[in-house]
Amino acid sequence: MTVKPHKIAQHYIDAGQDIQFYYTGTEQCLPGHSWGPGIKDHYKILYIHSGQGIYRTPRETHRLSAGQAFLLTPGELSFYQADDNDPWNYSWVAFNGSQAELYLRQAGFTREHPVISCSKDAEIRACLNRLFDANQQPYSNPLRISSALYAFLSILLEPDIQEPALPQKQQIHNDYVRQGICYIQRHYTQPITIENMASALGLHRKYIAQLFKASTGLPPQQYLTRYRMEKACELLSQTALSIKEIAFSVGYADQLLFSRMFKKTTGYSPTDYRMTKTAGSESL
DNA sequence: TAGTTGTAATCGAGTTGTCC
DNA sequence: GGACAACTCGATTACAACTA
Repeated sequence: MTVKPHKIAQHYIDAGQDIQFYYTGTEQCLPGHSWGPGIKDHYKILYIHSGQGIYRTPRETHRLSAGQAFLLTPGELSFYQADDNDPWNYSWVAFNGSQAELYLRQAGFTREHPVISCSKDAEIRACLNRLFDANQQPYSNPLRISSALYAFLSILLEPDIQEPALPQKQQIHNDYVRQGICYIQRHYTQPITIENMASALGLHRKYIAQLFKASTGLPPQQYLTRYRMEKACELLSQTALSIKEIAFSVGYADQLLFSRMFKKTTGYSPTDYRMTKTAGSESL
């Protein structure tokens, strides 16, 4: 299937930089529109503004929606496809360079976890527009393009501004803990383990558990569970998604397990919580 | 009535946290 | 870093409520 992209800007910048810009673009896909299976010789990040679709790597298939970004890694077979009923609208940036892998890892992207969540849609749109515009100039300014590309990556590197409302809001002193929190915020929709997180940070799980407890008052696993339940509360009160869909959306493959953990954390079953919230909003 | 959705209980395996 | 208790997770089964 061929779809004419809404806009694509392409300009190869090679100034011996640690990051080299290749191209960028944005597209409202038609239902079922797909790419691949195929490989690329550079990195490509696709950020979903709206809609849904799937992204398949040799290891697994990811069901994705708005607010998520996925990474195509050089040399790795990839396939992605827009949903038949709710096709996605996404933007992409392709690049390469000696430091690309380092920056991507800091943002939470690895081959094992090529998907992250990022709720800064407006910032990303603005940033990609600047990148596109800079590249459209008759005399492209490499520094301006690089600046926009770095800005884009920096947005992904930062944790979401929305701090989780955890019981003990202690100031986070440790960079490792901050990176760990960032990792959780990026990957809570996936079946991650503390072992995964520790290895992504290059630390032993016991050490990161100690740092977490000291800084947040909670061990990493509990922090992850609390964060997932907060997101589930948002989805229950703000959307009409089924319990099963919400369970899947916050990283639980099993809705039964999700219901159990939700009740343990909040004291309510998911259905009761939604009813309570709905009744509360109606009475306002 | 059959199918769907959600909750609850149980069990075994794997993971995590803590102590030493 | 090992050992071990506690916890989490996934699978299974049963049941209730609701709907077409």
